Amino acid sequence: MSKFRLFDLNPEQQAAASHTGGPLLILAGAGTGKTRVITSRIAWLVAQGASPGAILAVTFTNKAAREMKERVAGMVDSADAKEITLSTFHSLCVRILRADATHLGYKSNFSIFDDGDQSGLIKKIINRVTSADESMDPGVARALISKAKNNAWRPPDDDETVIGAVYRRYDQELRAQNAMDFDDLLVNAVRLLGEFPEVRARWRTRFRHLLVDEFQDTNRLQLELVSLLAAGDPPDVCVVGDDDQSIYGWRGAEVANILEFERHFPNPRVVKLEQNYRSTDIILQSANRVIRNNTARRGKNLWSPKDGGEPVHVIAVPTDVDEAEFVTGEIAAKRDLGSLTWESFAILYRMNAQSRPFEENLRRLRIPYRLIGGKSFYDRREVKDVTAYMACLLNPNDDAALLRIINTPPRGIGATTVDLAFERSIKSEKTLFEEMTSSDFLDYVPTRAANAIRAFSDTLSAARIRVTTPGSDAAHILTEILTECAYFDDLRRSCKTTQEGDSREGNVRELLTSLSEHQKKHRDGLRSFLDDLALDRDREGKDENAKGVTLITLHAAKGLEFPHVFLVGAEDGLLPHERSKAEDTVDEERRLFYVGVTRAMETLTITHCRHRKRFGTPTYCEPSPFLTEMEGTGVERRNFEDIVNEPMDDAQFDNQFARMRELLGGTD
DNA sequence: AGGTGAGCATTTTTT
DNA sequence: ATGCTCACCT
Repeated sequence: MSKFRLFDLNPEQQAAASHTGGPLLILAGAGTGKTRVITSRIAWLVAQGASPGAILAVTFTNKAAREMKERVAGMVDSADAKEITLSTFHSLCVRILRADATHLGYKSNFSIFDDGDQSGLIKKIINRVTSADESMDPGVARALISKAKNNAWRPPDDDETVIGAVYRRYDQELRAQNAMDFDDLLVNAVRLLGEFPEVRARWRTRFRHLLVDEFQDTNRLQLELVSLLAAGDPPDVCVVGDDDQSIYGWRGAEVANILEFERHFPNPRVVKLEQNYRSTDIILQSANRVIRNNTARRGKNLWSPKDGGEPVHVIAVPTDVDEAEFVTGEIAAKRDLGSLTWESFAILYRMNAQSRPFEENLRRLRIPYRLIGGKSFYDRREVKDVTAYMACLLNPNDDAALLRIINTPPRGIGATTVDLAFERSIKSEKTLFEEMTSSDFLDYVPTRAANAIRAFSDTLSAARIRVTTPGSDAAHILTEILTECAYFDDLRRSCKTTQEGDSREGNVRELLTSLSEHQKKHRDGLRSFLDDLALDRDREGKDENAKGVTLITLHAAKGLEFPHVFLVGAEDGLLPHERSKAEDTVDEERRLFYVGVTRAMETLTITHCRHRKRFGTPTYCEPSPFLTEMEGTGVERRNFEDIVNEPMDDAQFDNQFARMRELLGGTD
């Protein structure tokens, strides 16, 4: 029945997959078959007679969860596979909270605030709280509030400090609106399990076998959540991670969680996976030489049986313009010479802003590319609008959603009325919806506004009743509302071109179609659709399907691999970033560099510019200190000028010629 | 109510 | 250089 075989794994992987008797820490270096080990362990547990329903595997991204689900499905009985819980931290928390958030004073239909909702609310509060002479950067406030939540600091009871006042109001506001931000999902799930023994007992009984992926990226709350769920003595907790790939410290990830694993889960079995199945040994040894300069680490030495291969090339180029030209030229030449696909190349950089010159050159050479990162489908105005309509239907007290659609499209409830309602809602400690629909308010505002509000609230209420009726077709109801209020007409009117209008309307239709699809599969369809929308935004599909050379930041490249990697902008000040030098987090930058190097399977080319345009003006750049650290066997440093002046060999010449003819021929 | 221009900052972004 | 926000204007 079980379609996996333990002996397909190497000895360390086997030991990790089949360990019993307490906590297990798997230190899985880049490309050492980490996912394989987790999925094998799951299959092994099932084969040993563990109840599949008692297995919980937690990942950070939905993508990882989906991939793992797929692989597990190929290894165990399909009935068993369905029972296994494989989810992200945040989805797990939502699941826990939807069941019992009432204990914490939330209604179980609470809304989830995304980054946009969160910033919006914080900005509003700052405007309220601060007077003309003081000011506060919303970004800073957000970071501080997040930090506070991650450290379990409750909001203060007074307005002693500005940030305290903002945090206090923010917390009050969210509660009043029956909403949680991403941090709250963790905070509240932890509180629920921590403060309510019967809830804790229920989940502990449910999950006996815990697996956590990317453990180096967990923050304090996530560790706490795992600890609260871990039952048994000793608990069956298996965490997998790589301290050398911890690159999200700035987002609250605690490397200490993995470095001091023993403190949280005593006497663990520790297994190191060091055999790499991805890269040539030359690349791995170069990576090893760099990362060993970090002090706080478990210590690992990756090796590969793949001998030989090309040396790592480090190229000094005069400017960022030359860099882009060189790299794209190399890609074109390499592809032709080795008849490779464009997909086998990736350009890795520290900042999104660096992608521009590469894009321009790729376009010029007619090379297809996919740019990872950038604005998401779900951040489009029209998608957010319609999502807000959905959110309002389920939770009218979601002020952020209501604010967004209250006068979109214009329905006679103007800014003056809304501002007034908002002010009064704060004083009356009501939600915006409650305030606006109170007879007090309706009597106070001009008749026209009052009528408009009544009409809108009637529409919403009627729709809400229909939507919450079991078996209703939410997508259909939404379409009716949008048509009734002429949303699409308004949307098109606001677009400069018909094309843009088509595209935006298409986006909304797409959203409604996927809601309709979703509802066929899930009970409580609208609610879970919105949850997925808030928590699972990475299934763009658009970028994934695109073909071509990959342009991606070092952060986003973690977990990926490419046959041919170009790591660009390896300059002091960029990598390590100037800011990280000031903040004394160069170790994390070194890990970032290490992550970049270990993405490469066959060839790695690193470039650095002597001059780069920074903020519009050319600046002198030193090569990254990591390049000096990397120096050794198999690393060749060269100058752009020497390569350019080098005579072409015949094959190169032919290729160049063929390529030029292709371009001149005007291939569409 | 939407458009325009000055002013400003400018790393990374799994959820 | 460039993109974004906010304030002020049409």
